[in-house]
Amino acid sequence: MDLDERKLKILHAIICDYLETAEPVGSRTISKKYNLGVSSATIRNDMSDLEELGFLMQPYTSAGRIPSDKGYRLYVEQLMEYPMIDMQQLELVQEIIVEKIDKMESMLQDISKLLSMITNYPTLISSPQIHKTKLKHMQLIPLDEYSMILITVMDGNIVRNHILNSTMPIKSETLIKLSTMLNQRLQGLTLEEINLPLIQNLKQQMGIHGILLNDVLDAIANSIESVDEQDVYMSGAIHILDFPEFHDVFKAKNLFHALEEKDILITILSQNSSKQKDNNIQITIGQENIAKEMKDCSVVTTSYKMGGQKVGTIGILGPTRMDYARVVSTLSHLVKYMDHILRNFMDG
Amino acid sequence: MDLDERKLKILHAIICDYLETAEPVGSRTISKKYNLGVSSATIRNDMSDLEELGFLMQPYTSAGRIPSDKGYRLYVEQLMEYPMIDMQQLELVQEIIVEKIDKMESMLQDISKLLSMITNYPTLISSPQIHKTKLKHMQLIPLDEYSMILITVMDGNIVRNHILNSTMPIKSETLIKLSTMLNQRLQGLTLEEINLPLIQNLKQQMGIHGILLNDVLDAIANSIESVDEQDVYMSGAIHILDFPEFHDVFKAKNLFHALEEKDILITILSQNSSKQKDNNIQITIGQENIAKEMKDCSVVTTSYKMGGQKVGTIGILGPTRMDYARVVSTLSHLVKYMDHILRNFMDG
DNA sequence: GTTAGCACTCTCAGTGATAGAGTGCTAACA
DNA sequence: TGTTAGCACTCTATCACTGAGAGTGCTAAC
Repeated sequence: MDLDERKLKILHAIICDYLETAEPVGSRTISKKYNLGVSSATIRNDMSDLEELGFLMQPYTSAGRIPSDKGYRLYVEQLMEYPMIDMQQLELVQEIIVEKIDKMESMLQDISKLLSMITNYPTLISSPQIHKTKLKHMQLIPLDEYSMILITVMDGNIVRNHILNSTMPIKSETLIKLSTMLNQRLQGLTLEEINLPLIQNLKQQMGIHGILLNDVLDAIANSIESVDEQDVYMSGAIHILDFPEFHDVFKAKNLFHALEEKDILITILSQNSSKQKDNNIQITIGQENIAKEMKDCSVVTTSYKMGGQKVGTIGILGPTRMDYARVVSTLSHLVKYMDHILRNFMDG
Repeated sequence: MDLDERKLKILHAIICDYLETAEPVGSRTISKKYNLGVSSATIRNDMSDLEELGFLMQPYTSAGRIPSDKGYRLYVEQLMEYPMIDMQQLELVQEIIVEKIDKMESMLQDISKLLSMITNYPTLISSPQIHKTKLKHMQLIPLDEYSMILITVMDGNIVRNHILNSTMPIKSETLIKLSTMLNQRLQGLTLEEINLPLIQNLKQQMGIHGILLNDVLDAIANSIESVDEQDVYMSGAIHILDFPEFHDVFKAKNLFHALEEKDILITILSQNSSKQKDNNIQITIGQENIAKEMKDCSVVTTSYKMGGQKVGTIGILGPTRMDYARVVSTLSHLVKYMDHILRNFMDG
């Protein structure tokens, strides 16, 4: 018993129908709606085979069939055809990026909102991991005698600020000198390269000044670490309630809860499914998900770039019955487009 | 027909029971569970009167009664008794504030999360309106020849940064001078006071420099306006699904949708209900809400202070059947506590 | 290998029938 | 005059039952 051409066609038809209707698909439906040139009885036999091979499931005796995770896997790898998508909506990304170029968080939030609006699925975006980004500028601004703000500007104009406290009073001229010195020593280094030993080294070289500024330098070391903390932005959780598979309030609540937990979101975005599609897009289906709350869901993920380097991940989440083809199309177009605009802005 | 002592007691009992069970309350339930010393028949007569007066409603003939908006209004104003609340959970606020003192947004998000966790209701917090806050420090940091970052520090150490662009190349020494000048002129003024005419005036006084820095000064004027943009943080929308009154997926979706719209959230927080309780807490019940999506909900709001001035609003949202007493207690304790901690931190 | 036909299975929607909760009214009582 | 017991009435929710419909698997014929 093998997967001949016709069985594949039948599987494809069943999946297409199920994606639309969310109802188990029967042999007669296939023979009527999809012109396969064979009778429903033949389709029935093939469906029985496909079930035995694990590509289909039957919710109860004498119901139609629904695709299994394995069925979807075959579908996304061999069968699905990418539809044309409406680029007009996607082009709004340009506006978002231009408008929010100096507010990375807000930009990512808006992109994830747009994406969930276009796809009607919940969308996740992780903030740029910038430990491989170079330091562009550092500046200390005095607040009062004992506290100051450390401004950190990274390549790609990612700006962070931290409030630092010192146990000793510090003159503003000292801060200016320290700023200059920090820039001389650290500019052009990546966050990975700016570590504790380097800061300790700096302290020693400064001699008496280093001791006076002990607190400040420690605080700076701390701040640099926290610059790289990862955030995840999620939008469109509400769409969960649109899927018939989550009309059970208990199920919906479970998933909602998961989507409010940052750790789970990070797990979802960072897991690697066995195979990766050529266009840099990964699909994780149902039980393949690590997070237990996601076992009935699928995720389509891809990475986005800044300065030529992959810095973050975008994921679109849905029931296993999600419209993979359209989501993959939308996502890959979006990322190409984003890459294009961001490159113009950041490096130019 | 007036509201004598017994009628009030019966209303109180009905509301208490309904808050617990979410089921229409019958006369026998009241006479059995609450010891009013009269028979169910008497209660029945009084309930009929209370319905005629508009404090109760009957979902259908020969069902029990449920409170009307007017009934709840009477309850929150005269009848409810504040319970003791668990201060231990509230004390986590201190940790949040200490940890996030230099990241206002993150702090407010965490507080709203905590509050929704404690109360099991969705929670809103508006970001500080800082147009009445004084400017503490301004600094321009060069990024490259044509662009720079404007750092704005307000009283209470609220920090904002904006990326500005100029059409002409600008030397970094010029920026330092400009920073000094801006500080001399603007420090200590509130955002309200720093308006376009003032900036124009500045340009003129600077003569040839003013023309060169035309772009920059315009950009600064723009930025100052946008510093005051209001944000609202919302947490715990998921709790909606816990309320039996939103077990209807369509209703739940409607409310969810509303909670994702910033404009609606601002409306919810800024509306004024007719009466304000003495402890600075406002309650808006059902139809009293302006936003149409909220007509089946109630909101308990209060304001929080920074530097002795009211700068933002916190709101807790629930079905009209919400546990007003506990929510009011929790909220008023939280705000007192926050005020205490924030005062120590910001002004000290 | 394919197909028509048929018996069988299971769900779903509709239909009474029934129990139960609650009311309103009346008449009796303190 | 206010309170109460009793009773008829109303409305809902639940359960069992039924028939229609969708779909399957098997068999026998092509």
